Amino acid sequence: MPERSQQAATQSRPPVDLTERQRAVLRAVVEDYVLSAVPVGSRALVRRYGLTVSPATIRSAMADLEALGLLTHPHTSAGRVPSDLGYRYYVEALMRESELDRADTLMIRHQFSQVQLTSNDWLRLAASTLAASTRAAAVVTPARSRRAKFAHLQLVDLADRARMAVVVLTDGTVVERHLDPASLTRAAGGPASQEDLDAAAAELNAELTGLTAPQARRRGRKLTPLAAHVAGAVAEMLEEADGTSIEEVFTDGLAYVLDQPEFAGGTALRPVLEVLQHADFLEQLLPMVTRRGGVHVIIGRENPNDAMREVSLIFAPYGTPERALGLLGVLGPTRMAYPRAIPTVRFVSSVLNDLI
Amino acid sequence: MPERSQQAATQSRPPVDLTERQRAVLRAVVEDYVLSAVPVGSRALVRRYGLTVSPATIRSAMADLEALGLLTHPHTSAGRVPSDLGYRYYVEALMRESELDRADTLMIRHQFSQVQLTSNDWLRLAASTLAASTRAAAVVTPARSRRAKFAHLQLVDLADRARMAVVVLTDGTVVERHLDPASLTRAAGGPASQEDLDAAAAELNAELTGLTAPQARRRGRKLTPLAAHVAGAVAEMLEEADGTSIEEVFTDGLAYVLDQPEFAGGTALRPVLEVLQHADFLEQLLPMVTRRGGVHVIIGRENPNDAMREVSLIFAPYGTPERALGLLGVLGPTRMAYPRAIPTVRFVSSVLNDLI
DNA sequence: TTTGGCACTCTCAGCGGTAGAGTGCTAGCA
DNA sequence: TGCTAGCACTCTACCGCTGAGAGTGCCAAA
Repeated sequence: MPERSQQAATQSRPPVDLTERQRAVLRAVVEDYVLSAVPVGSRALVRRYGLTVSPATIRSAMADLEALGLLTHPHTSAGRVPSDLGYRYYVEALMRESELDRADTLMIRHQFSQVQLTSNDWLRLAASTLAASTRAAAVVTPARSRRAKFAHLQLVDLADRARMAVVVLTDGTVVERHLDPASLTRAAGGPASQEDLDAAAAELNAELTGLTAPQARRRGRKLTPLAAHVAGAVAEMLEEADGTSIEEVFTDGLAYVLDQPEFAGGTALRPVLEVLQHADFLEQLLPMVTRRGGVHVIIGRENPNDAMREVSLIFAPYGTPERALGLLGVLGPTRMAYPRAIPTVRFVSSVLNDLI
Repeated sequence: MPERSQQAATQSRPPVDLTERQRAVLRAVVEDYVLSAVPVGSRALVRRYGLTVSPATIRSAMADLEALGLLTHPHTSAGRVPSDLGYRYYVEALMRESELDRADTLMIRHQFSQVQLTSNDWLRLAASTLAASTRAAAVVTPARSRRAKFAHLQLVDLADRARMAVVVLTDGTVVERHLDPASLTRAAGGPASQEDLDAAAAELNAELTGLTAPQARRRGRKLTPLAAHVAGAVAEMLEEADGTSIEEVFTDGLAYVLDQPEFAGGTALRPVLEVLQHADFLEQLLPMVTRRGGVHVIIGRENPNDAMREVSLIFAPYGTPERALGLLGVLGPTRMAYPRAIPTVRFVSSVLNDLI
């Protein structure tokens, strides 16, 4: 079970106290609009939700909610639509998080436990699980150690005398890099034999275990020339690994957001693709999410990036600052099924935490 | 320079001999339509291409081309649009491949040579280069050995007594997998010490070098119990590696196809996403492309997958059957700038070949 | 405080008319 | 025989209009 202790992010606490009726109306408007994508009118509301008051009463409540900035009007004679603030209030005060089905959680756990997967496969699986379960686009960034630490080095010779360094970090991440034969020869003072390399690798494995990039760089200087040269490469690899930059992102479920009427026009989709392909944007989220764990919700214009004004993001970190840290979440129109998406993100993140 | 010897794929050779005028008209129609996305009429054609005959003459040529199935009519009084067959004829017989700028090729080569990258970075770079240069969506699948061969094994112990196997293949691919502690203990007849594991790894490195999955499996049986157990895992990893299944695909430039008017509606985009996200479809292409190298062009309905009837694919293999093999290419509307896309795909594939 | 009633507003779909682009055909010309 | 000019015809895209429908806001009464 996901722990429920952590409440969703409070970005700007809604400044208002609502009457019981107003709360009920807001909730009904949000839930109806999330389902139908059609502005909801007073008559429809009483009909669909079996309310015991007349449409006129609802209208007056709606007018109040609009004055408070929680609802809007596409045009004078259309139904009401929740504003970003309305969604925010809903998420924080009104929403009953739908418990994930026991069947769902079991299924998800099962998928993850089934096979011996590499960590990348886990992330891919996490993305597809999130997407399928929330019917929105899912994003999972790879886990990046905040401080990559050396665990093991292996020097491999490939077919045509190319040499490759494979470094494993303490968190299980594997990074590889080709070594430049010329500078290797130079460092060894002549063509490096396999024995030389084995010796260098053994030396480094003995010396560098548990060290971070700068430590490895310093320690490397005291070693034999060949080992020192390789230590430099290793340090670079560690630096790259804990650089905050996220190059690769696993995504899934793009087709779901494509189906949403708000993105039918096509042009509104651009920002979504930007986020999902290149992940500069997710990088900006990383510090925020690292500071406080738990599930974060960013609704529409709350996002500083104006291109994202019609999308909501629900995301959470996974891993811990000591081990490795990544981001996972879903992205969809502001008109999103928050009561389902939030617990799902929380649950998948907890599953991933257990695995790592 | 890319070698020009290999001609683009001949799927169904156009069955017709055209007059010089018909060829000129077809070429003009294709090139105009590719630029403008607007059905092209006879008057516009003479005007824009400075032809020395009257629109009526062009009309008659167009009517002939339409009878041959090379052009179509959206409706009675609209201009002409190339049919799939028209594009095919154009690609095979009419197109003058635009030489890539010397500046372009230099720039691309430079990007690739600049840094010591891991192979995944190369593929990502290939995708972004292709996309930027062709202004279409690019797809690059990872290189998969047709017959993965063992090069090196390393058993790493992570922080909390988890053990991980890292295997390098002869082509430089790295695959990793967590080992189940329980069955490891069972195989070792007791808790496996680091020395035991080192010994097993050394044994396997000596015994398995150059072997394929089934060979490794057989050889493994003759080894000490612990080594035999790990050899089983290694064989599985090799099998996975040469399984034809492609899980991961690098893509870029989705936004370009999104901008194309033919995909503005949104719904036509679904198949594109399918291809770019999950790559079952690319798998089907792999055998075809393996049989004959070179650049392949699949135009619209030539594609057996009906969902792709408005999409053209231009792709090529990279690597060699002996080493590792992947697919790279671009995807866009049938109305695509073939004269630019084809040489670009060819060039990037050759660059990647050199690197691998 | 709630409700019913009523006037008002705005969108959406359908309709007709028009301008413009383009075709097909035919008769004449080199 | 091949090319061209002219002409009638066709179809779309666009514009403005209209009526139906949905919904609101407000007011007076319960």
